[in-house]
Amino acid sequence: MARAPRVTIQDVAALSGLSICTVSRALRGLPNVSGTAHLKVADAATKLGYKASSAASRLAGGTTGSVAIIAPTATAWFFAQAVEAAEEVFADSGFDTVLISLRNTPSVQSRVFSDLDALAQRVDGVLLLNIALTGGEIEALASSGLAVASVGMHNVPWDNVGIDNEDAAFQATSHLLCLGHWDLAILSGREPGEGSVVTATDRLNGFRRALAEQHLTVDPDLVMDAGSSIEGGRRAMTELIENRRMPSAIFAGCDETAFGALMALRELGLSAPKNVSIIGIDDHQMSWFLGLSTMAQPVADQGAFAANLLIEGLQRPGPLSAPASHLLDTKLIERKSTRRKR
Amino acid sequence: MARAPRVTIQDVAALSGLSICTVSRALRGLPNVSGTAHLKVADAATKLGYKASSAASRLAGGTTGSVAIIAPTATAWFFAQAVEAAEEVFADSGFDTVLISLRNTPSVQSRVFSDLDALAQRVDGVLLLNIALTGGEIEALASSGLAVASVGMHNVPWDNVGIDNEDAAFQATSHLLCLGHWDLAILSGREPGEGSVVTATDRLNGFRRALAEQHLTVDPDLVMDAGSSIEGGRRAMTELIENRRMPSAIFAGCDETAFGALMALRELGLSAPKNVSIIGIDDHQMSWFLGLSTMAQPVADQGAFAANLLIEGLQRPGPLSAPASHLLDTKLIERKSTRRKR
DNA sequence: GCTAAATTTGTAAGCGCTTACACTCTTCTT
DNA sequence: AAGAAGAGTGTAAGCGCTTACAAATTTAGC
Repeated sequence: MARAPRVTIQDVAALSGLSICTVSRALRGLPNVSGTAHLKVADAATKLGYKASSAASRLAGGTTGSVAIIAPTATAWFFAQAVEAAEEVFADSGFDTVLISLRNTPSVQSRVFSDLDALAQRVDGVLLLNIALTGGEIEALASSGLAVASVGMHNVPWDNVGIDNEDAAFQATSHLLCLGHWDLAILSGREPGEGSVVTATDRLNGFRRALAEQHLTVDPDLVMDAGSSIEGGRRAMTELIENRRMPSAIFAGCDETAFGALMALRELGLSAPKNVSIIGIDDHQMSWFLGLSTMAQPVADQGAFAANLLIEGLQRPGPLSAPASHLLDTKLIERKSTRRKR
Repeated sequence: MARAPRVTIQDVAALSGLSICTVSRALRGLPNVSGTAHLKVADAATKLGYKASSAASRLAGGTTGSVAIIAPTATAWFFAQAVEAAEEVFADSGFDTVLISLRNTPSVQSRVFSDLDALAQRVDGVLLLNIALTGGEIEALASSGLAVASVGMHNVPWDNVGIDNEDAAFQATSHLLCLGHWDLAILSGREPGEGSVVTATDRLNGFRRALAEQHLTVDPDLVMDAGSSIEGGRRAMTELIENRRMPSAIFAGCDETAFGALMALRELGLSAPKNVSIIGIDDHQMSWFLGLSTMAQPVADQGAFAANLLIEGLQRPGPLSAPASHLLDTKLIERKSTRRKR
């Protein structure tokens, strides 16, 4: 019951027989600390289980030892995977991971990004997962003093890792085209009220380009905003069939959307590939089971990679070097939800 | 780039003509502040755009303003749902959420729980999700000074919310029994190398009790450790069919395990309910789609409820009141993966 | 060997806030 | 109408850390 009294830098100083100042420097690996002092401090610190108070450290001008992961939602498959992978990297580097879910709610997003100073008091860096930022938000972030890295973003002044979404969509669409389908629908983009997702635009562009290369035009009636959730896919698909028309094949912006679409089909007594061919992006764990053709992307790798970039940025002092964008490979996986048009 | 100099409580005090102490109290709605003072402070604060430094107030107040969520893994459906719901509650109460994933790895778990003092320095409370704790860990946690609440745990000296796992398993198994199946297998328990999951035991017990009530015995060959992942379910099901024998019906410890089992069936050219009936627990989003019968449980509610309990415990001063256990309802959902034995 | 320079260590002053405690005014008592 | 009780406010001492700057120590230079 007795609350363990906080172990302070004082305790470490006392145990090691040095001043708190020296301890502070030793712990942070600053120069001008003798080897013996360094050892004594390290010893005492581990013996006491000392970890600096992030509040005190930050207040005095230091770092907090934690980073934030900001995700549009924590429940979607992609984000859960990426978050877990990134958290592992952070934990192994001694950082605490603060999770911030935007809950697919624009108002939450603007609240978070309008108060970046407050965030900067609690974390040293931020890992952004597929957040569609306004110009103002990007600027605010860049000048917040926070280290930043991201997954799945574009034209941002910090390191990013992702896949070539435009190309992945192009490949997926081309697959449909190759199978003889030319009357294509796309289930992508954001749902009304949902925060926008940055990858959606790219995927739509890839879809358009694939069609354009075949001199086909995109029927606006077949472009559906479906978000990237099962529910969104289901809703969009139902709407498509009931109020627009059935295409020959469908490109779904992600596998979960495709799942929703498959559900909608089933509800209407239809199925893929019998009534329509369908392909997604992700290679979700369930996709094999459902026989969903898809463009596979490495999700955990993206999260871990970006997390490592963030940590590097945190450790590298001075102004940021030129931001780099790393693209990981995708791969077409043909399954039975797509087949040649007859 | 030039960061605006921080507006401090001093500035507000100066502008309002009051002392920083009064300002501090007024801003936090403490008693003993006159109406006029309150107004003057509020005025000055908005005029200056003052935002308290969380680092400073945390340091001075002795709290960290954050809570940790500890989950066996962040990727499983159940945990992703619960984490998101809890995070929302915490965020709305002004707490930062530190995510700690045990990655289904015992060594990570023991590392985390052996260093509770360090954890206590960084967060005010901990929300445990289905963690199987040793007696020592429970004790350490109880005397760490941390506020604690949990989801899906048993006999713990803090507030817990969950479902009646034994009963849910009993209901699910009874459903199978009612359909005339008497040769039942269970896919539950933990996979080798995985951290144990506390609910697994209860579910196994419920399964046993249901059989016992019908004077049936449990065939040890049909009790499989499957963990609670898709992969685990798949592996266990394959093992069951290939090296043991095919039962008449299967109770899967959770829906994801059931999905895995369904996959394994398909790989072998079999399917449910044709070759075997199968029921899970959860009512995962995909279960409807796959026609999986299941015992539905409210997941987000459990996370949110427990999060609220934790916050209450954080705010209620003094020693903890008697720990309460709250059980939420489950409901049988019959779908087509289960049918009457012929 | 003795001073100048470099290296290591300690002192003390905050960072911006909370909070005992002391102090001033108002209100009630009787 | 004098003293007790209470309300409102201010003073000052930290919270645990970083960081000039000063002090002490070692090393180098000639």
